[in-house]
Amino acid sequence: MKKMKAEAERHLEVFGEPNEDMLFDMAELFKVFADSTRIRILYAMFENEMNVSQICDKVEMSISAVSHQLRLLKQAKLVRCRREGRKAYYMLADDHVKTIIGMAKEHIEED
Amino acid sequence: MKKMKAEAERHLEVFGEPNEDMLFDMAELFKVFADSTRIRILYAMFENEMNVSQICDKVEMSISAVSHQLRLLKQAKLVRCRREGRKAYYMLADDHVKTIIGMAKEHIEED
DNA sequence: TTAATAATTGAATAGTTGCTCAATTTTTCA
DNA sequence: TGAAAAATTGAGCAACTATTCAATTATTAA
Repeated sequence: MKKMKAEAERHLEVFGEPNEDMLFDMAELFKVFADSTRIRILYAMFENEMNVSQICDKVEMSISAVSHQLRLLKQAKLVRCRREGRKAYYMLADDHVKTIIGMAKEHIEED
Repeated sequence: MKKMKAEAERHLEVFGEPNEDMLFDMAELFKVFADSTRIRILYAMFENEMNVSQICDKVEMSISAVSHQLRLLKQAKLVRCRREGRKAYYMLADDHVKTIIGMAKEHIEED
């Protein structure tokens, strides 16, 4: 009984209910993932960094549309960008991107 | 060199670029997480199953609003529901919910 | 059956978002 | 300098979404 309670409390520590700000930030983060265009853009960077034109070719969208989405992805710190001459190379910011996308894919696949 | 290529391919196998349907489904799944109300509703069920009124009390929203959101969560198979008399008890469908939310929380916290 | 409780559903509205188009910035090269 | 390439930015429109309100269904108790 006591053991169960301690277990529950440890669990609560890891997954404790976040405050309003955190909930808002989490929703904002998921909004960035909540568009198939942006997911395709992220996948374009899974293996190598890519400049904007390369991404456009891969996802078959206009430069403007891709650039707008890249701005959102950068704001969410899901990608970062390196400039080389007049080209801007984008890459994934960290491993969370792949992990979160991987979890979603798993959830969908196991049905 | 060969080793690197094999490594890259194995990686590609796990995180291979999904087709349009999968991308669409992934975006749809993230849309369900992309609302702080729904995240709060999910957190309400983190420890125990809850009926609709209990969830309403916890998240301080109308029964109608909560019921609408529960329908979306159920469609996305993030929650499932058990009926007992005139009450409907909702619970998390599987561990992906906690994992995906946990990853998002981590991403936000490490800044 | 009737009344009450629990929850679901449909319609309407206010707010949000993704794309296009046009204009602009930044950098390179002739 | 001027022109071209690469990318960013702002405005506007069409499509989508979260909530509210009202009506409805389902179950229990009197």
